[in-house]
Amino acid sequence: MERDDVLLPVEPVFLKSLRSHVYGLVRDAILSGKLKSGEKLNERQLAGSLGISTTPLKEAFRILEAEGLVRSEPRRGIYVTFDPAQAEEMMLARAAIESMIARQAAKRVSEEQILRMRALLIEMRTGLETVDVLELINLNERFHNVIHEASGCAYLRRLQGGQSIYNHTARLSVLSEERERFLAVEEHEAIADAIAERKPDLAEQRMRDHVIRSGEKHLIRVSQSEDQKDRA
Amino acid sequence: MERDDVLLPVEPVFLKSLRSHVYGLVRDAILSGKLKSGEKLNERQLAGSLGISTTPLKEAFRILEAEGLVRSEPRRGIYVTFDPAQAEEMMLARAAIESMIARQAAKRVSEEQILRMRALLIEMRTGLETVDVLELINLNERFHNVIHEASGCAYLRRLQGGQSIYNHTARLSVLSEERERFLAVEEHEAIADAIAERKPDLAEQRMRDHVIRSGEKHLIRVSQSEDQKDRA
DNA sequence: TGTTTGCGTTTGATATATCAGATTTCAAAT
DNA sequence: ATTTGAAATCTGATATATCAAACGCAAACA
Repeated sequence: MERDDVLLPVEPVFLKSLRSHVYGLVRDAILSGKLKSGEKLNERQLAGSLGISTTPLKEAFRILEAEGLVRSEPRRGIYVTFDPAQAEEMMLARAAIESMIARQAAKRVSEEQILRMRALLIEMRTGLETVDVLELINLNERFHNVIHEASGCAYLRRLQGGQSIYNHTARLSVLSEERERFLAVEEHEAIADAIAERKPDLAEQRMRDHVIRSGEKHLIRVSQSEDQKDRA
Repeated sequence: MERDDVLLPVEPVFLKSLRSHVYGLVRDAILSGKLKSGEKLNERQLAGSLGISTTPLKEAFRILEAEGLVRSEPRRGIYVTFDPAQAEEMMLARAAIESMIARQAAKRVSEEQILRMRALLIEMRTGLETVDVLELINLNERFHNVIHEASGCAYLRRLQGGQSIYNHTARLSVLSEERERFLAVEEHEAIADAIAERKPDLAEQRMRDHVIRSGEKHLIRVSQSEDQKDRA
C-alpha cells in the first residue's frame, strides 16, 4: 500500500446509463413545461425519436412515476402529471424535509461545522456587495450542504433532492433581485444562529419559512413567464 | 344505458402488472429484514426464481431505487440499502410531510370536515373502551384521511405514502398497549382541535410530535424483535 | 338516426436475445 | 511467494420479438 491516497478515483460520469440520461431529459421537459400536464407519452415513438430501445425508456418512466411526475395506466399509456398546484406542493415538501434536516442538524452540529457555516456567511456578505450572483448561488448550496452534513440524514437529503424543480437559470433569475439577495443572506444567518445555539424548533421554523418564502418567489416568477409565453 | 349502475367495476387487482407485484414483494422483504442491507440482488437469478423475465423485475428495481431502498451500481448490480438509521429517517420524513399536510389542512379545512373529524374521535373513544384494536386502526386511518382531504395536497399525500414502513401486524403490535391507545387518541384530539381552530403552526407541531412519538415506539418494537431473532 | 358489434390497428406488457463491462481464475513471469 | 494479465465467465444494459389489451372505425342492425 504505497501512495494510493494521491490517486483520486476517476469520476464515472461518462458511463452514465441511457436510462438516467433519458430520465433527465424527460424530467426537465416536464418541469420546464415543454411537456404539458395530461399529455400522453408514446413509448415506441419516444424511444424511436431518441434513437434507443424501449427498455431503458420504460425504466426511466418508472422513476418518473415513482417521483409523481407521470402516471401510468396499465395497458393504456403513461401521462404527464405536473401542474402549478403540484409545483407548489413540491416546494412545500422541500420545505418540510429541509426543515426537518435543519432540526436534526441543530441537535447534532459540531463546533467545526458551525465555524464553516459562519465562514460561508461572511463570504455571502462579500458576494452581496460585489453582486456576484453566481458566487452567491454556489455559497448557498455549500451552506445548505453543511447543514445536511451536520444533520447526518442521508436519506432525508436524498428525498429532498427529488423535490427540487428549479434549475440554475431559475435561481439566477430570482437572485437577480437586490432585495432577494439581501433577504436570502439574512435568513441564512438566522438559520445558522438557531443551529449554532442548538435550538431545533427554531431552526426548523426558520428553515421552513425561508424555503417557503423563496419558493413562492420562484413560483411567481415561473407563472409570470408562463403567462408571457401564453401571450406570444 | 340500462342498469350499468348495479354492476360494480371489478377490482382490477388481478390484472395488476407483474412489475408492481414483484415491487411489493421485494419491498416487503427489505422492510421486514428478510433481505439484509448490503445484500446483492441478482437480476437473472431473482427473475428466474420468481418465474418472470428480467424486464418487469428491473422496472421494479427502478422504483425501489427511486425510493431509496436499493442502490444501483452500473454494470455491477443492485444492492439493498436499508438499515435502522434509514428506518428512523423515513419516520422523520413521514413526520415532516404529514405535519406539513396538517398545516395546510388547518388553513383550508371545511366545517363539514371538522364535523367528520369530531365524529371519528368520538368513535375512537368508544373503541378505546371496548378495546377493539382493529377498529381503532381503521379509525386512525380514516382520521388521517380526512386531514389529507382537507389539506387538498394530493402530491404530499402520495409522497407521504412512500414513507410508511410498517404493516398491519406492526400497528396491531403497537396498539396492543393500553397506554399507547390512550395516548394516540389524546394526540388525535389535540391535532383535530388545532386544525378546527385554524392554527397551522400548532397543527403542524402537534402532528409532527405525534408521528415522531408513535414512530419511535414502532422503531423500538422492531429493534427489540430483531434482537430476539438474533438470539435465536 | 342512433346504437351495437366486429375486426384491424395501436400500444403497453412481457419475454428473449445480444452486447459489453466487471469479476474471477489461473498460469506464466519475476 | 507474489505479481501480472489475459481468457473465461458472470451479469447488468440494451435491443428486438411476441403477446394481449384497448382503441377506433365502419358495417350491421334496430
